[in-house]
Amino acid sequence: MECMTARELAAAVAATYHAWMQTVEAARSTLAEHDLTAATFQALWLIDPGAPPPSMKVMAERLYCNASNLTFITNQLIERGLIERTVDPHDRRSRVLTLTVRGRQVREQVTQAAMAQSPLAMLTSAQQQQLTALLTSAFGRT
Amino acid sequence: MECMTARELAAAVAATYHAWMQTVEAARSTLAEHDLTAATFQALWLIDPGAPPPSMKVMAERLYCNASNLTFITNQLIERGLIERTVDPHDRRSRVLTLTVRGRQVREQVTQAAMAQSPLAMLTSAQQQQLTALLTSAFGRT
DNA sequence: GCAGATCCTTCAACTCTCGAAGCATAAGAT
DNA sequence: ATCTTATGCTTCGAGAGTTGAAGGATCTGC
Repeated sequence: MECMTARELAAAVAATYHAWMQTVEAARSTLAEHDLTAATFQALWLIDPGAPPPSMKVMAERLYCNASNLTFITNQLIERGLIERTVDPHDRRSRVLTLTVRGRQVREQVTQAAMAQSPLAMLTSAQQQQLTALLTSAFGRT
Repeated sequence: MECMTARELAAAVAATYHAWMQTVEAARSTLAEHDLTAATFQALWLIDPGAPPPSMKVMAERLYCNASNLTFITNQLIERGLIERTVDPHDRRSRVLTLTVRGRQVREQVTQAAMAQSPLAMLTSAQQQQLTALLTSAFGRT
């Protein structure tokens, strides 16, 4: 019993690992074309152009990294002209990240390509929904 | 239509990303206790003690990294006394990685703990199986 | 045997990540 | 108001991880 449960969990974790790694792997050439690394792309990806611009703190949580690391990645994206960092008027300690026009374009292009190349694109729409439902039922975030 | 499909794929990829990252995040303190980093742990994890010892090449594929990177990680695990690198008698170019006794113990302990702390452990056994089935239907590897 | 392929290692450069220290601002206590 | 504490971010220095190019050893097919 215990043993069976553990085995199924192990398989699920392994499958999740491979799915994510293959998604990253498949995106590699596309990222390189746009002068993005995995780290900078993930940050770009996690800024939703249709939502209020996230603070550094929020972005660090989304990227599962610490504040100083995010400062580093943010600087890269700013140097490439893809995002801007502005002071949040509601809390002047906080910096808010907004996509530039070019940032929006690049983000759109690269995420589209990356998604299409992911192994998860092989699933039907219904399967994708099922997958999302399963995974989100396991944790808190979006 | 196109748009809906894309949105569902995006949600599935995002969910997979968060599931994996939270699994890694949750394991952090356990890894630190055993003097393992994420990289060394993943290598340890991906050596199945019940299977013939994998070559460097196979391990590099499992870890989605290149050969020289794997040499680096392998050296770390050897220094810690967790694995051994021996010449494959069938092909003397090839090196094969075997767990030491202590390596087997540490691997068992740490993977158990890491699995248990993963958000995927919240799912029922049936859900875990369903998840594994969905993901493995999307790609080639185990 | 020879030519080319394969497996691994070394090396140097680079990217990424972290923790400690510090600055500026905000929020709460007195 | 002022003082204290907490929060958000940055800087810095160190270390971990990753890469590609070059090279050595071994295998494979001709």
